[in-house]
Amino acid sequence: MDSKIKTTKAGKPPRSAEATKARILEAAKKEFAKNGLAGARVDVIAERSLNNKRMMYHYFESKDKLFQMVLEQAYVDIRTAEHKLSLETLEPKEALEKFVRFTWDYYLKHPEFITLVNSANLHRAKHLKGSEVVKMTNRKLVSLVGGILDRGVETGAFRKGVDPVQLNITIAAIGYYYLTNRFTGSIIFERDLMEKAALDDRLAFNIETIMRLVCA
Amino acid sequence: MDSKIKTTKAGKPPRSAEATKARILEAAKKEFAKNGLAGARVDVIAERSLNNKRMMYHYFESKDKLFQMVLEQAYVDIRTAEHKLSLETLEPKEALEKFVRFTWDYYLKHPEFITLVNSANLHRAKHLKGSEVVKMTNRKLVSLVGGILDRGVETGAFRKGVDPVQLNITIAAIGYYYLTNRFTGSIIFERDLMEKAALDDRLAFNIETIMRLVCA
DNA sequence: TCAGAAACGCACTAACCAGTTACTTGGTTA
DNA sequence: TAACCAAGTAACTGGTTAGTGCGTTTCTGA
Repeated sequence: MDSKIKTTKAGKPPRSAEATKARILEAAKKEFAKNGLAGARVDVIAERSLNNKRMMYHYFESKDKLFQMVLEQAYVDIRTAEHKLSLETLEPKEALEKFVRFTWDYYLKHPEFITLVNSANLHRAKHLKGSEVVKMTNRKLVSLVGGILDRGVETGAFRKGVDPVQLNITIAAIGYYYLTNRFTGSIIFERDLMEKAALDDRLAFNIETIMRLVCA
Repeated sequence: MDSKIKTTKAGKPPRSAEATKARILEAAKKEFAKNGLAGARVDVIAERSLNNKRMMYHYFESKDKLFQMVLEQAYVDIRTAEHKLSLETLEPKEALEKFVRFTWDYYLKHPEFITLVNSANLHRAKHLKGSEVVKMTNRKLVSLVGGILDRGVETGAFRKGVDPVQLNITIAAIGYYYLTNRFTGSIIFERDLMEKAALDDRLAFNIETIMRLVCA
C-alpha cells in the first residue's frame, strides 16, 4: 500500500525463519527448564516467542522434537564455552582449578542447563540417543581433562592412576548437586545455600576436594 | 448374606484405612518417581493401588498433597536407615567409609528417592516448606557426620576445619549425580555406567575422594 | 439389631492441552 | 507484474486429566 521499505507492524520483528526459530528455541528453553518436559506448555512457548503455535509445529514437528533441539543446543553451548578456556596453555594445577571454577560458574549462570539435563534423565535420555554432535563434543571434554591429568603426572604435580572420566563426573557432581538441590538443601540444612558467602564457601570447598583428590 | 467371618471378594484386601493409605502411597511413589509430578497420572496411581480414585482424594486431598506425603516419607525412610547404622560405635575412618558406602548403596537400591528429590526441587521445594519432621531428621544427620568428624580430629585421623554440612553435601553429591545422570552419562561418556564393574569402580573412587578430603 | 460412621465405587464434568485445518500476508524472482 | 512460495494466523478438535456428586457396602458399638 504505502512504501516499500523494510518495516513491519509496530513491535513485530521482521519476517525471518532463522530469527523465528531462534526465538522459539529460547522461549522453549526457559519453559522446559522451569516446568520440565511434561509440565511445559506449548501454548506458553508460542506466546513467549511472539509466535503462533503453528510456527512451532512448522519448524519443530512436535513438543518432544523441540525439547530434543533445546537439549542438544544446551550441550553444545556448555562444551563450546569450555573449549574457549584454552586450558592446554596453563600449568596442570592452574588449569584444573580454572576448570573446576568454570564448571561452577557456568552452572550458576545457566541454571536451565541443570534442569534440562534432569528432565532428559527423567525420560531415560531418549532425546539424546541419536545425537552424534553431543557425543563428539563430550569426547573432546574427556580428552581435555585427560590431557591436563597426564601433563600433571609428568610434572609430578598429580598422582598416577586417576580415571579422567571419574574425575570429570566428580567435578560436575560437586557443583551440580549443590545447585540442583538448592531448594530442598536450604530447607534441610536450615541455611540459605544461595547467599553470596555460602556460594563462595562452596566453590572453595570444591576446589579443595578436587585438588586433594588428584595432587601427589 | 452368608457368614460373618472376615473375608472379602476374591483378591481384594480386607477393608482397612491404614492399608489403603499405604497402598496409595506406595503406588504414588512409583508413579511420581517414574514420571515426575506433572507427568504422573492420578488414574494410574488409583489403579495400581487397587483402589478407586475417589479414595485417593478422600485420604489425600489433592495430587500435590499426595506428592508432599510421598516426599516426606521418602526423607523419613532414608534418615531412619542412616540412623540404624550406629556409626557412633565405630572408629572415625571406619564410620565415615561406612557412611559413604551406605549413601551409595541406598541411592542404588532406592532410585525413586533421587527422582522424587529432583521433582521437589523443580517445584522449588514448596512441598517441603512446612515439614518440621524433615527438618528434624536432617538435623540429626548433620550432627551424626559432625560427630564422626570431631572424633576423627581428636584421634588425629582427620584434619581440622572441615564443615560437616559441606562434607554431607559432597558425600551425597558424588553418588547422587552419577546415578541421577546415569542415562545421559552413559551416552556422553560412551560407556555403560550401570554395569557392575562400573558401579564398583565408582564406589571405590568416591571413598577415595572423601578420605583424601578429610584425612590429616 | 440397628443406627451411624467410615470405607468404598461408579459415572460424570469442566478445564486443559498437543496437535491440525484452512486460511491470509508478504517477499522474491522470472 | 504476476505467480509462487514461505512466513504467519485464528479458530478448532478430540482425547486427556484432575477433581466430584452421590449412592452403596461394611464395620462397630450401644
